[in-house]
Amino acid sequence: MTDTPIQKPHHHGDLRAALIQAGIALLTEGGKDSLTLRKCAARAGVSHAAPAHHFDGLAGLRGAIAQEGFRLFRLSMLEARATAGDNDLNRLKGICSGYLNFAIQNPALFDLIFSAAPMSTFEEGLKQGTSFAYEVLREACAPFVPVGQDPIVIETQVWSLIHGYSHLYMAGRFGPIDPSMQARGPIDAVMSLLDGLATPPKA
Amino acid sequence: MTDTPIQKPHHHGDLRAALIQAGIALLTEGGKDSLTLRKCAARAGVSHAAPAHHFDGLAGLRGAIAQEGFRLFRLSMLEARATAGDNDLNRLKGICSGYLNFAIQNPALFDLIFSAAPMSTFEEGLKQGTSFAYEVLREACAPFVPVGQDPIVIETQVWSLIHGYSHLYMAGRFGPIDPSMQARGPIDAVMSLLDGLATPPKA
DNA sequence: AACTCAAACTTGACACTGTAAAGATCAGAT
DNA sequence: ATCTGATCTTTACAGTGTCAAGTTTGAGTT
Repeated sequence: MTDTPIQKPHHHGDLRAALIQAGIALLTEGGKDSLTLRKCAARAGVSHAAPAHHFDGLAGLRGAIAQEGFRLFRLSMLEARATAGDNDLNRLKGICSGYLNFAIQNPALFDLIFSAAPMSTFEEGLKQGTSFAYEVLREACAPFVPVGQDPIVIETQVWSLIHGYSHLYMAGRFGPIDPSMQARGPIDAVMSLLDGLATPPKA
Repeated sequence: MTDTPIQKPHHHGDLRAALIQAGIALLTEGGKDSLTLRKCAARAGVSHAAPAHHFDGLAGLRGAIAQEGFRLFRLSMLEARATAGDNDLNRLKGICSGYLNFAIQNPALFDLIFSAAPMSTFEEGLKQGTSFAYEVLREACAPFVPVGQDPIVIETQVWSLIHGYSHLYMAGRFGPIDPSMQARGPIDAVMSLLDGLATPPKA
């Protein structure tokens, strides 16, 4: 085999990263129940007990996957913002579009990052990743904060709205209520919701 | 043993109901990972393979628990509405309060009923239970539908808002962002959000 | 250059899980 | 009284997480 420029610490190369990638692939392919320590190990070409040396059990692996998931989640929002218009409302819509897109395209991963243990039990890296992702949404909300009001009000409104819509849409809960909601397209639907919510700043 | 007025079909009495209750108890006590076919069977005092005659595997039990969960969910909303004021806005607030209360008091069950397979794969009973619960929220939204507008718009706004808030709050995601959000009390916080959302009917 | 030794990984085992097959039990109908 | 089918048990098997040992590897030390 030709030498690889990347250093290979000991045996595998970078087993920790490989296991995280294997886990995300398993989630994408087979849903949340397909995420298994032994299957991740098999994909990475190591024995079933190898992951124990890199993560604190299955919960630890899920935490590490959640951290990477938040990174991808943030990227999804940033990408959508980049292709949106250059005014404040379009930027906010872009962020929310990226939020929803991520949920639709990665349902199991979306479920994982928002169903992990309460933040209080998170390790520091995961806490940072979460706040880092939320910061993107936070920024986009800033122009719509009425003067003298705590930004947390609008932020919580928008976050709850787009999160609830994404979660319910992902679970297919809007379908049986009103099939036309699905037909008209999820992006357009949530955008019309934002139109009513994100009113101009000066009251 | 003294005879019980309730008829006991064959051996157990009503194993199906007992297994569902055992499952809900397990969820409440130990979280989602504690829900196990074998543990449910043990609680009901039957062998580990007995549940297979009443549910289609673990997925079937989860579906049945979800159906019962939606019934309790609906009751939570109705109870909260009953103790609310008698005007339209207070009724809507009451419903949402019941929504959030249920999520806070039964996090694992809340997670289950909204994370089950997409509705399209639900059995008919579960579909009905879901729509039946949503109908409560739907009714409370009716007074706030602007004339000439499709009710689905307001319904989706309110549903997404209260669901997203409940889901994020339940997962403890508001804590690290702004601890004061927790301190001031979740009910008050979500109510102030509704004040801004539920504007009077006639535009 | 040989040694040391700790990290990375493997092997084997155990308890627990879901699921299937086959047998036992029992209530009610014939 | 017997039959029948639903209910439940027993047994077995593959897959899972986790622990306790042993083995390999490679980097640093002397």
